[in-house]
Amino acid sequence: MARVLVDVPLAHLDRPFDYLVPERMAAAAVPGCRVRVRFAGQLTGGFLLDRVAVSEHPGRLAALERVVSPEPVLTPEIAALAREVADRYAGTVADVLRLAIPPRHAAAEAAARAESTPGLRAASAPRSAPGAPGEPGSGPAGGSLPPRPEPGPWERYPAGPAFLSALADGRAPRAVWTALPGPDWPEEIARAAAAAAAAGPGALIVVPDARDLGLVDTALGRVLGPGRHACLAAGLGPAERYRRWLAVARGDIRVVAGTRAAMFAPVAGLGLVVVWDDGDDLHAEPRAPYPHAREVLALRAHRARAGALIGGFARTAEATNLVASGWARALAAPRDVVRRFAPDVRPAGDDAELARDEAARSARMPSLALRTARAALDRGPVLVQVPRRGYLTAVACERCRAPARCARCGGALAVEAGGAPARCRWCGRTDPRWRCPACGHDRVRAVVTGYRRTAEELSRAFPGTPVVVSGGTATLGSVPHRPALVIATPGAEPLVAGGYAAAVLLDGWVLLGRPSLTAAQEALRRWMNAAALVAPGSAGGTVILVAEAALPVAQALIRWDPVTHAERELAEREALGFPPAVRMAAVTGSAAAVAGFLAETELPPQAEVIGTAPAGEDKVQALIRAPRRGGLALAAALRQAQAARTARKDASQVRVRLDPAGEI
DNA sequence: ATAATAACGAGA
DNA sequence: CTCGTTATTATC
Repeated sequence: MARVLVDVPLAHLDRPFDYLVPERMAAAAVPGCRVRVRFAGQLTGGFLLDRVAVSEHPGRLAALERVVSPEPVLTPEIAALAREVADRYAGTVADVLRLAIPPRHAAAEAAARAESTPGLRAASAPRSAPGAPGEPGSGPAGGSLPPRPEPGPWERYPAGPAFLSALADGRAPRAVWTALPGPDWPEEIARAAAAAAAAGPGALIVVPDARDLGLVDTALGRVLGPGRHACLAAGLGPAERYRRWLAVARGDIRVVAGTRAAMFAPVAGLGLVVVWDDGDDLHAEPRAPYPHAREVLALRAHRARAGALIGGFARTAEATNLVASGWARALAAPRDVVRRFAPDVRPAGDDAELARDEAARSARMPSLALRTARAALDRGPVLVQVPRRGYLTAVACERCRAPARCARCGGALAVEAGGAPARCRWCGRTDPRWRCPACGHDRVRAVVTGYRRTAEELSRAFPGTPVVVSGGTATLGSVPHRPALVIATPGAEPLVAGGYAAAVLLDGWVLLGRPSLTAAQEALRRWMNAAALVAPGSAGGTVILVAEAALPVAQALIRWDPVTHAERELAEREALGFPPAVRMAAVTGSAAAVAGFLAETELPPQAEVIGTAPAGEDKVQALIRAPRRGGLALAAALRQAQAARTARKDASQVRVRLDPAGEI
């Protein structure tokens, strides 16, 4: 007999089912393999969890229809992890496995079978049971492991070398890392992975996007040597994707880097997990049960007793909470070292000066920014960070089409999508009594602005300087180190060897004005990620921030102190009762469906429905709060309510998300 | 989807 | 009371 996880989306069927194993399938039906079974009359896919001698099921058992392949794609660690993630996020194991195990590619599997010779696989260390701590210096015999790496750039952090040697000794250190600005972070991640690999175990690195993955890939190749690591990324194509994933599942490759989906990669003998830039919302999986890479990797580090390295240039409240709870230690450089590597950050300056500068007005850029950029262009490229296309629309006089400007400081007025009153792009002020200075009309209309328009305006202000644009689908990976204006949206900033000579961060209020709990944290993260690409202040690197300088978030950038800002943020959320200080759940659906769902949910003690608010097209969202300790009980209650719904074939859609990032 | 089971109602 | 039909429910 065999226990099978059947791929059905129904919450009340989220458990294994027993099947008979026909004699002719006995050899192929190994734990972890894919099977086809008849389930409620239909042929469905599933994973064979394990073989059992007796069944609890009182009725008659059906037999397996087919063993799809004897390849054990569902390892015990991933099966247990999927259960844990499903419990954590009020989802089903089947949903998690859809995220965790890539679609089978028969040709890739056959090719991999021939390639992965028995001799090679025997030489790699046996898969240790989850939780088995590696003994110091233990590992596969044969001396094929890389030597313990030098700390290299980790020397810049007081605790850096100790962190690496703890990894190399298999002591599973956990750190929340505030990376120094500059280009060294991929090297630091690679050295941490190498240190873990020196102790025998594997390492798993998750980064937000393909650009960062490319950097980590290169660094891993340099530190580990060829053929010792694999990259798992979306957009590889089904065959290549499955081929690499299989090499990992078979234990042939033990150091894995990838984007979000790689958080479930079945790395053998996990000794280190790394999450880079954990505040990036790309780390949040948009498909049910909406797991977050930081949370999943923290769970895995805990399960496998592996080391953990979670960080970026900025610091999230969530990572800060990991430090506050004692789960991880802070890993950061002292102030004098930070000052050596950070660029000079200055606020854009006084309004009065801006209004007089005609060139600044035509470039829609404050005059200090303009002067800084002009001076810096002698030394190299200058980065201009502007909010995402479509985010912001400039406005003009409805009658005479003259561009609308702020009466106070002369900055261009603009509106966000959504119909809020126009605001100044420099000082963020609204002006309800605005009148066109040219014709006296008092109404404005939107004018289309995009990259091209911004690029044109900047070209005029910087005659003879090349202007390049990066954002959206047309993202540049890097630009050469020569004078140019580089206009980019947050997250799409091209890299440049030696760093930008300067950067201008425009439209700060747009990021800060977002109606989100995480607006300030997210603004700081985006600013720091751009500013980290600029040369150090000692080499003339300067960043001009166009935002209200008195705001704590602006001060955090100016002083390059993400930790204090994140600690303050966490304290505020504790006071307000928001994540990560508490566990939050969002229940979304039609008003009737959500009300019915809440009515039949037996919330655990201390959990409370905060309220229900409209959420888009005839939908509402209810928010439920519970103490962190009660998070699992809350998820279990919500899961049970979902199970009751699916059991009675309720057609209405209700979506349950735990800790919905950035949406509250 | 489908099969087992419960519920129901008409005719003996 | 029994048989045939229809709703319900569980899904190995």
